[in-house]
Amino acid sequence: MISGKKTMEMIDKIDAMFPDAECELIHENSFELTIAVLLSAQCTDNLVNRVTRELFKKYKTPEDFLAVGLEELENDIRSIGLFRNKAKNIQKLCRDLIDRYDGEIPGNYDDLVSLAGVGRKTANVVLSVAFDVPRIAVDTHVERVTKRLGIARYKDSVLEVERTLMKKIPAERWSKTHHQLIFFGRYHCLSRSPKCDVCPLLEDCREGQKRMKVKAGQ
DNA sequence: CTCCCGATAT
DNA sequence: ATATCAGGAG
Repeated sequence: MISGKKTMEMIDKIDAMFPDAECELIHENSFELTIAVLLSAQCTDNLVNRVTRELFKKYKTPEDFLAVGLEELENDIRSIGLFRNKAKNIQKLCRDLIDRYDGEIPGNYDDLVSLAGVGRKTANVVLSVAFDVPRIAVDTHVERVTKRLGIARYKDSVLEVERTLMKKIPAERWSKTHHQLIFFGRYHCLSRSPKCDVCPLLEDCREGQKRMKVKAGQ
C-alpha cells in the first residue's frame, strides 16, 4: 500500500482534473437528498435525476409518500430498478421520520442508519452534503479507483478503504476529495475501459502500469 | 453470502 | 449478450 505523501500527490492531480466536483444528485433539501441517494443504489445518477424530477413534484413530504399505496410508489420509481425494495424502504423511512424524528432527516450517523434503506454509504453522503459533517462515503467508484491507484488494497473491505482514506487525507479535504474520486471514477477511470492512455496519473498507478504492459505485449 | 432489478454502454 | 450503475437487508 502507498504512503500518505504519495497518496496526496495523486489526490492533488485528481483535484486538478476535477476542481468543480460536487454532488450530482439533484435535490433541494436533506429529505430529497436522502431519497435520491437511497434510489441511487446500483443505478446511475442521470437516471435517478430523470426520475426524481417528476417524483419530487408529486411527493414533497414524508406524508406525501405515505398517502399513496405501495404499488403506486413502485410504479413511480420502476425505471430505476430494485424498485420493490426501494419503494418499501421509502415508506418505512417516511413512517419513522414522522414517528421518531418530527418529520425531519436527523443530522447524526446513528439515527440515519437506523432508517430503512439507509446504510453507511448513504448516511455518509447525507452527513457530508446536507449537514457539512466531514465524511468520506465509499461507493463503487471510490472503492475501484483507490484500489487501482494502490491507495487501498484489493482485499480491503469498503470500511477499511474508508478508514485508510480518512487516515491519509486531511479532514478538511474529505468532502471535496470524496466527490473528486467519484468524478474520476465516473468520467475517467471507468470500470470497463479506464482511460489510462490519457491519464495524468498513469506513472503513479499500479493498475495502469499493469494494463499498459498487457497492451504492449499483444 | 444471496437477492433485489431496469437502463445503458460496450 | 453482459457488465455496470453513488447499496442495503436478510
